[in-house]
Amino acid sequence: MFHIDVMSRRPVYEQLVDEVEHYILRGVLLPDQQMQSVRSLSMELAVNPNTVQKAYSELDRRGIVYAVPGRGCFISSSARERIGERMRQGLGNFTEQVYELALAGIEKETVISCVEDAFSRKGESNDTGRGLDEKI
Amino acid sequence: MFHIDVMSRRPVYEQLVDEVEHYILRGVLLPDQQMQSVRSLSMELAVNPNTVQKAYSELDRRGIVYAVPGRGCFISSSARERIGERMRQGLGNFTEQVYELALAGIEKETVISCVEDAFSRKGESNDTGRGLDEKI
DNA sequence: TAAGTGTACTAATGAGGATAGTACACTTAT
DNA sequence: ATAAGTGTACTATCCTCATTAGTACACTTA
Repeated sequence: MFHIDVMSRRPVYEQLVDEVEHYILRGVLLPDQQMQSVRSLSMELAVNPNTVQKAYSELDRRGIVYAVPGRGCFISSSARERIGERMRQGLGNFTEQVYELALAGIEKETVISCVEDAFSRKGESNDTGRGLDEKI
Repeated sequence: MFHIDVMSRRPVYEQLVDEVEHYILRGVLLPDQQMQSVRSLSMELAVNPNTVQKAYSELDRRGIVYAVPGRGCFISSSARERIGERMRQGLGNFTEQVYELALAGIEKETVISCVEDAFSRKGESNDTGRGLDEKI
């Protein structure tokens, strides 16, 4: 399920954190759903249990999963909100990034169309990712 | 002049590459302008000459500077274009990033206003960064 | 009772960034 | 011609940090 590149310069445990958030945003991992155990996921990814544990504890620290000793690790009900909060805090960097695009001569219309594409893709998607407070 | 954080997990030579591009985009480093020598910059940054050399050769490989053995290292006349090309190639990742913002519940208007802010900052700036083919 | 869970350690390994030092060919100013 | 400064190349070493390996404990569930 998760796509990890052990050859990447990016640490495996960070890649795993991103992957989990990725699937949460796309509605593949749902609130209160149990995740694979540390040991089984480490087997599946051909990676050391400590590496998976490091990713899980980071996700727990972020409030994206909650770990119950003896039972397992579960997706937090507010996982999507937590991810959203984190991204809102990163909007400053995002703006800075767009500023660099502007300075480099990328046209404003080009950037806008990227945004349009992204949000239209969201509209087309048939995932479980609803707007947090829409009627089910 | 350059701002380097030796404690960062990001390699110093990569930070230096980014810094040079940063100042080129902002018109501080101008085409055909001579850069500091490898040895003097390594002194100024309190860093090993090999580290600066690594950054310079990467910038040379990208066509952003050109190195003349025995004379020095100079900003390429097409530096800004080269940076722009590189950023255009990264627009796919940019769109993907915006898609994640969308999935996380960030409103489209919020993202758009970030773009507006960035491009208005460009308009307000009084740097030498003109549009590449505007009349001087 | 047994298997499975998260969690916490310590020790060892390995890759890659950074340092230290030297050397060579070139250009420029004196 | 000389000296100083330039980019470039090379080897050896150090050090940080991600990763592995192995063990152990407390807990839950069938």
